[in-house]
Amino acid sequence: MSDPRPGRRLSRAFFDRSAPEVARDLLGAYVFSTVDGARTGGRIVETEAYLGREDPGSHAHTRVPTERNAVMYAAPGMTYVYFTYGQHHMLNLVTEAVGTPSAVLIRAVQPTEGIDVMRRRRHGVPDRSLADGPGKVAAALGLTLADNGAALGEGRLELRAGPTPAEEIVVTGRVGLTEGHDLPLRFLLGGHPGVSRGRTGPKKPKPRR
DNA sequence: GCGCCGATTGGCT
DNA sequence: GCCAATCGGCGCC
Repeated sequence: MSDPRPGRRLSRAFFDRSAPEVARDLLGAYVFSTVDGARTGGRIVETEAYLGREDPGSHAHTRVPTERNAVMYAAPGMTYVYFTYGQHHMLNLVTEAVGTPSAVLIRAVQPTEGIDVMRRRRHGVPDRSLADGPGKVAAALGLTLADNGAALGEGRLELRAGPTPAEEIVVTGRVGLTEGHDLPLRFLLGGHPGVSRGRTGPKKPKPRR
C-alpha cells in the first residue's frame, strides 16, 4: 500500500511561475480540503494548464476580466472554482503574478485521506472513480463556489508537497475544449489508474463522408 | 472497454 | 439564445 507522505505546504512562490511549470510540478503533490469538519484529499495525478489571454482555451482568452474569471487575474495560489454544465464544479489554482490570468486545473486525485467521506459524497461509484476527473475531484472534496477566490492557505484547501513521482510524466493535449485542445498542456502520471478518461481531440469531430 | 447521448444551470454575446 | 475546461448510463463488441 502506498502511504501518504505529504510534505510542507506549497508556497506562494511555487505558484508564481508559468502555468505549465506549476501544472507539471503539482503532479505527486497533495491537495486536502476540510469541509463540514471532514478532512479529505489525496495525491494529484493529472492537471491542465491554462495560459491567459493568448490561450484560446482559457476563460481569460481575449477578455477583459468578468465576474467569473476575475480570480484568474489575482494572486498566485488563489483558488479559482467555477460551475459548468449546470452541475459540475472545477478546481483550479491561480499561477503567475497578479494581473496575469493563468491557472492550473486539477483533473484527477488519488484519494488517500477521508476516503469514507468521499465515498459518501460520490454515492455509489467504485473507489477508482472517486476523483478521476475534474468534476469528480470537486465533488469528492466537497468544494463549491464558496471556495472560489480563497487566498493560498486561508480557505478550506491545503496544498502540500509530495515525493517526486516515480511514474513517468506524460504530456498531451487538453480535454473537452473546442479551441486549443492541440496544445501540449495536459500533464499526467503515465500508467496511473486514477487519471481521467478524457479525450484529447477536437470536441466536434470533422464531418464524415 | 469504448462511444454516444441527455442532463441542467449560469455566463456571455 | 447558445453552449460549456463534464458525468454517468446505456448499448454494443
